[in-house]
Amino acid sequence: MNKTRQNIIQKSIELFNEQGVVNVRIRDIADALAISTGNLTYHYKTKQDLMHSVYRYMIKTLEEMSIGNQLMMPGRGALHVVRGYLEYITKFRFFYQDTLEIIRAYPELAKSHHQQVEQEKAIIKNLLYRAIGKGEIKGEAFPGLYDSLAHSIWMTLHFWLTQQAIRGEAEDKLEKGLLMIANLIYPYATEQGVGVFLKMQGELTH
Amino acid sequence: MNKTRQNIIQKSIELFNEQGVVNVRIRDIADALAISTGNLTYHYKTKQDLMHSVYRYMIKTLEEMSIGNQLMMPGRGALHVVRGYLEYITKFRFFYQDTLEIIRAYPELAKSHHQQVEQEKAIIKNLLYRAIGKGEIKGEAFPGLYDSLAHSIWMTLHFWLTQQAIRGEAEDKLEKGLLMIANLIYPYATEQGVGVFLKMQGELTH
DNA sequence: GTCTATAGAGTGATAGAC
DNA sequence: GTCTATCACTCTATAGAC
Repeated sequence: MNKTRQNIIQKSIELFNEQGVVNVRIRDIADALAISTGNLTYHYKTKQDLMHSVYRYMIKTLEEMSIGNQLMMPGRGALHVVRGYLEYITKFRFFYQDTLEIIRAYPELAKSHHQQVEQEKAIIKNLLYRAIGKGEIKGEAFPGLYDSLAHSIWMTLHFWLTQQAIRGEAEDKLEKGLLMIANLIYPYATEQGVGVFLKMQGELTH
Repeated sequence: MNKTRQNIIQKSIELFNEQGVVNVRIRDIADALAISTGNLTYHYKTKQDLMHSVYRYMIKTLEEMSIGNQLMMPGRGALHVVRGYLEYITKFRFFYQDTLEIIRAYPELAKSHHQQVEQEKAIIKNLLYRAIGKGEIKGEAFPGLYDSLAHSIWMTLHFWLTQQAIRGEAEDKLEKGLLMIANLIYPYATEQGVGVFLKMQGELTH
């Protein structure tokens, strides 16, 4: 991938994040890069082509974060993984804020994103079961409860920035998102786990 | 408000729900009603005018539901209020699915919606405190916990249909939303409250 | 109030020179 | 690879007849 193509992808993400995907025209991206629209459409024949490349870049970035590997790292807690996700979502917030709009306009991305979501939920469930194993949270009180909890955590992550934007809140409160997720888990903490939780809460509220 | 204006509002909501606000053109609404676009723009000079009227209708409908009054009704549980909200959201799902898009395109609606959101959250907190009073859930373990819980419940309500659409799930699972909210509250249930919860869960899973 | 016809503004995509 | 110029299309909004 040459320099121009890279620049286009980067600038697209930047503008998408600022203005939303539909409000960014091919011409805006070209102008921001001080190139012509003819040049841009030489590299990406259609806006759909561009979107697909942006999406691929997004997935590649996630893979490089290799959540899975962090998961296996001893000594790094679940909080660290969750924080990584929130940072990722912030970096590609255009996608999380406009997901529906995007998959309506580019339906080919929908299927790919469905898989993405299921993976994310699986990782969260994994983290929960590991926390049970480590004695940080209690066993599942009845079947489906931790499925439901994982779903709630996933929703909180996915819609965190969206709800901020809807409520007209500033976009700099990553810690509040973490705290909310911590609070979802808190009631399931064992006595040992409560200690971990309170320490975490102390860190988050300062 | 005459018949034509009413028809336009109703059909707009119908089409918005099906296709998303930006994908519905003035012409589509006129065609669906078998009237001319000239006629439609005679009644609503701009699309913005139309949106504002649709929004007013939406708020009016919510007021008529008078959540507040149901709240005061003895014998009708919180579950009933939550179900009412989910039904309302389903009826105006275009707004909940495209909230950001809408308030970006029609910024005057943003402020009104901010107030709306704060009211919703206040109602939820109220329900939680009433549940404490009735001995159904425990007292707040530390300050801010039930604020956080109320926020989680609000997010679940607001984004329920959005996450269904994103995940490519069918739109007929109102009970799953209720169950998820019930599960958010479950760990705070008192021994008395657990009974209520299990009964509710039984109803929801059949 | 309702219609037809069309102006006018915006935007994605293309053609052809350099 | 990059540019300028422009086509072709979509959609909102308006004008004027009935």
